[in-house]
Amino acid sequence: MAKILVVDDEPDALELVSFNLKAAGYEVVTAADGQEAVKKARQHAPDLVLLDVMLPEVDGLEVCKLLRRDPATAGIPVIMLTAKAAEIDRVLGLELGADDYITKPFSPRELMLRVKNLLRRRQATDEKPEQLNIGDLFIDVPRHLVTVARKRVDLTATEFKLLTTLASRRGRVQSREQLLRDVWEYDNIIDTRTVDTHMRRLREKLGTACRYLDTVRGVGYRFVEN
Amino acid sequence: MAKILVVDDEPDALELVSFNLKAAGYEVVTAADGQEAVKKARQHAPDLVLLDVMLPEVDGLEVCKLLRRDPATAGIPVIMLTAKAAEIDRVLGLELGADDYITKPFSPRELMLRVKNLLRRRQATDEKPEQLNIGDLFIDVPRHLVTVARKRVDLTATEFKLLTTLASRRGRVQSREQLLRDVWEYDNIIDTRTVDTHMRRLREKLGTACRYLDTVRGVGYRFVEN
DNA sequence: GATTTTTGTCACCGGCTTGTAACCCACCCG
DNA sequence: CGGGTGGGTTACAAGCCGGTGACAAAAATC
Repeated sequence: MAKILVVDDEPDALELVSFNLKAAGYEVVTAADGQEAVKKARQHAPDLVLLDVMLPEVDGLEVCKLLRRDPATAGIPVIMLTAKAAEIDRVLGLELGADDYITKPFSPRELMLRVKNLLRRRQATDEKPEQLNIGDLFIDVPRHLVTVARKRVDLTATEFKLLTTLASRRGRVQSREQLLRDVWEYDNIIDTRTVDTHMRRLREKLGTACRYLDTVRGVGYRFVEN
Repeated sequence: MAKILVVDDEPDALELVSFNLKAAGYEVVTAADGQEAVKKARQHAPDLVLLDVMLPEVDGLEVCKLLRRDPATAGIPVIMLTAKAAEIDRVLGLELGADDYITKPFSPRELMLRVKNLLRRRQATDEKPEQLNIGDLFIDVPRHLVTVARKRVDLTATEFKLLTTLASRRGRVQSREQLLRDVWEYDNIIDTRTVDTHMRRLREKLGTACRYLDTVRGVGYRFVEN
């Protein structure tokens, strides 16, 4: 599970947050002041930092700036914990680059939601694989290239997008409406049966690899799980 | 618009809050004590609960716990109304799981702000459980997958929806009419006996897991509580 | 501007899904 | 005990759904 660095100078707050995070299965690293925070961020390379704004000496805003400056920690998402609503604007300013904030006092439920959200968001954005490899099917998105058993397959733009859309959501059934939205983009007035035709062409071109494409009757289409 | 359950034993307070919420376009359901609150929360499935801490017999904290315990209401955000600042910590504790609190006396403006905030936040992160796990029965909604004792079970679209509808309301009896509305969607002119046939098919396919499906004679069907 | 490719729509067909009716059994009532 | 109600079970026909081939419009290519 994800590793989270929690920074707060109040032991009670630190304890409360740590406890909740650990209960949810996260690995937790703590720091009580700004210098320690920066050091531990480098050391442990956490997936997320929860950062109190009010810290002795080097304050949270400064820590955030320092984290952004170092290439090793620049990519780590930061959630700021702040008591004053007025600080929010500065916190979220581009210069500082925090990803989210929570005003104190906050509920553990809320905290957990934000943490989960940000982690998922991050995962979704930077884990967009450029290449997909499923059995003898190989897809290279930027090159617009598909091969089955090392033999190249020529797909049209729509077919390619349909395939990658399904493949990137492997296992999950996609309704025709959803595919129309995502592949054809913004609600076209297109017959849902059109999807069928394209699936047919796709399957035909994929040859043996068409076994990866499931039809779920009454629901939609699905790329097989594994 | 969103539906809000307001719980307070003082008629004046109840009236004041209701009036403001209604004026803002929310649908309001009220309850005057803890037991009624829990009952109405189940019945009406509100989008938010405004819960006074001080209640006769079953108090607000207890109600909150009860709401969290029932899967049907566990996801509903709760705002606690409290007179004592000292209670705040407990209210927001993980055990209780309230999402926000307002100390009495509060201004209508403040109330509306909190409500709006919480609803928007929830909407953004809205997530109903994608997977249900009951004993050896496993249901994955986006994958449209059901397994019993790790063995895959093929269900048709209607059977799948019937099962998930029942399973997501575990313990509560669903009348045939209700199932027709929720599974078959908007009031079809369909014989209620049709539900029976589908239940039969579902049970047959589920094999041993059909023990989770109860018939409540004269009322309807129910997914067993635990 | 002609040709080729791509793309959306339609009609047809086979088969699975599904709604209904009929029958029967179990339980509840007097 | 016997009638009645409610639900389980079976059978079946209608209809819906998805695969398929054909085709024309649209777009791209030359």
